[in-house]
Amino acid sequence: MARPQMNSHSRPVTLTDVANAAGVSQSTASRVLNGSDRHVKAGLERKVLDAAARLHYTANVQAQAVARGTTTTVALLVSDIADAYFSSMVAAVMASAEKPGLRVTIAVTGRRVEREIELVRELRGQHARAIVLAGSGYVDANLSDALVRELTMYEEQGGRVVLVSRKDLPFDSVDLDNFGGARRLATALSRLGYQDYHVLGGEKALVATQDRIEGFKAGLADRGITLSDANITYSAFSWDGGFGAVSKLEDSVLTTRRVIFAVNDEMALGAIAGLRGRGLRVPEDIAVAGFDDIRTLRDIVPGLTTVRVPIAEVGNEVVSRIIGEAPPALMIPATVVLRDSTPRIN
Amino acid sequence: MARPQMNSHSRPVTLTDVANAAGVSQSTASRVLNGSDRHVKAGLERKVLDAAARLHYTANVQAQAVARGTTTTVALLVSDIADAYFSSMVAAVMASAEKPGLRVTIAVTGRRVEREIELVRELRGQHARAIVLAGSGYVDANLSDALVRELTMYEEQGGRVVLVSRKDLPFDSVDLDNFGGARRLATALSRLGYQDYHVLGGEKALVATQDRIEGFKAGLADRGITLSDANITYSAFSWDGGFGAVSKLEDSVLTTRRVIFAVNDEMALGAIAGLRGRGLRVPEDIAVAGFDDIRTLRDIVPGLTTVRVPIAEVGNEVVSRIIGEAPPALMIPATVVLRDSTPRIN
DNA sequence: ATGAAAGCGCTAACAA
DNA sequence: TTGTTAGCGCTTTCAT
Repeated sequence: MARPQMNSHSRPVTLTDVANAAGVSQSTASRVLNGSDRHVKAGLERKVLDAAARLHYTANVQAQAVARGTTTTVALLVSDIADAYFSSMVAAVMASAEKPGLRVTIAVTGRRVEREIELVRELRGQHARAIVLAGSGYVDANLSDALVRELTMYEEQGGRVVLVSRKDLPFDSVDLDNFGGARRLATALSRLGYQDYHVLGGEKALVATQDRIEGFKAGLADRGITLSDANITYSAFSWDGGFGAVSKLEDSVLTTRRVIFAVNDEMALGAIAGLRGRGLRVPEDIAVAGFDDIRTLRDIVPGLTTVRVPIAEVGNEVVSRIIGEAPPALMIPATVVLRDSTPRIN
Repeated sequence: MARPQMNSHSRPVTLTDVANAAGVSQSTASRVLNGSDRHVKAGLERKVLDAAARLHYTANVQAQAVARGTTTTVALLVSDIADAYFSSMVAAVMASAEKPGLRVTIAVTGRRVEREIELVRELRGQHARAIVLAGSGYVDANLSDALVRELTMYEEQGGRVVLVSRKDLPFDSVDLDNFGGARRLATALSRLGYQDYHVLGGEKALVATQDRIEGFKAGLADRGITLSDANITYSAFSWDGGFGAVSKLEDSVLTTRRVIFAVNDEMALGAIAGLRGRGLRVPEDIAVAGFDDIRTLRDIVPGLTTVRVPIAEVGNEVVSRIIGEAPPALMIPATVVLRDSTPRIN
């Protein structure tokens, strides 16, 4: 279908227009339309409301922001929006943000710290009410420092910073129990009879990777099992990473290991695809477990054993940390979910 | 980790601060920092740049927007961000928008037209450079009218409107060949030997649903097969919709039909889960096909037959319609992808 | 090439 | 209660 007749552009209706049309001052119009300490008499109020409706007035949010000096926008920085974990995180935060009237805008970092820094600078200029950093989280000291500097300046300007699943930076955070979850997973797998493990880590510098691996090791240690570094391989924290890692594994590894723990579900799914590509059956030939319990898993056969992170709760906690007061750091528990990808073998 | 010492808030650094520090006028500072028709001598330029760096200046985007009267923001309206189809669409549009320096903000409509209207109003006040409506698209005339009115006003203000996969409204659009894709799918299935079909539609009022069903019917008709209305059921355009629809199907339907076509992949996946819940095997007992070729499918066994929509291309086309001139309407082809969920049976 | 000054749309003292 | 008057931070004529 073609577009409608292209009228020459008309100037947007402003508050002044409404005020004039209603025969009142701009301030009065402002008070009834947007203001909070409204003490406008019913008669004028009606006039203003009518005029606004008649002219189809909408407030210019940018101008309001400039005048007020504050925004209602919270920025959510994620690594990759097409990733199931992050997209449901976005959904969760957006849902929780609706009640208190917060607008959330998404920015994608592509897992690059420099991009994160760049974005924070930009958002500082945007006077965003809060910046939520989800994902990434690198242990690289240099880059972290620059990021911390930028975030600190932002906070000094009155912005609020909330970290999700990364306690590497000195700001309020909503943490997932990466260590504990992985630890309990290891214990559970061991109880199912598994002895020989291989771990697929994400980028080595990623905090989540480290915590999950450490937790997993600890859980195995509890059961008297030692995980040697030779049985840990690192690749990208993504489907492709998992796929690639498995594809590169020696045959000898695949034949001696009985179960693979990938530090997140996306990697686990990639790994499964890679294993199948090599002619291995899951779980008959080799078992697989992941972490996160992303929504995609409901469609996977066999069901993937994983560690569930209550993402909706994360959304709530993030928002409550933005608006009101909430303890600066919170740890959200993660629970093991055993499914068919790791059957009992003893 | 606790937060850093909570310094009392400091006023953000403004352009005036930079100008003063550099000993130049605000206009000069503006010219070197943001302006375009820059004719500033190297000496002063250096001073300004230095001052800006030293003070960590970042432009206040809102103020710029107010002063300029335009934004660089494009708003993308999707039904549900946690949905794989929409989240990859978001990723695609964001990727394409980066080059021309467009910022994209996401808004979720929850598949409610009233919400769409509300959002468009809001965005009109935001002076967004463009509004992209992806998803939804209802054939309800009343609501559509209100939406069209709002969008038209927005366009008259100089905003750009781009529709994705819905030619129901009189604006520029990037269309997917829903009809043709479904038609070719029907033909392909028929060639594989299928005779008895059941179709799972999304909300009846959804344009995509209608086109895909019509196309599918047409494809069957080409092969001399008639699809009766009794063999079409409607439910939500989502996983839950597909699951629920299949769960409610009579046993008799399930035993006489040999293949189910769900109008999108999410529904198809939900349907498969529902079928399995009823003890049916896919594809041995009943075959299933979807539409979209969402990323999730790479992890599904058996592979789901579907119609692929080149989503990255959609992103490019949307953006080129926003920035430059491009034909007002474009139809992006969709291609049938046959996989194991619909094996040959003749 | 640079600066002064007006203005973008709105809010928020401050008077009245 | 309402209107007047400054700003908010930035861009952009218009002089110089």
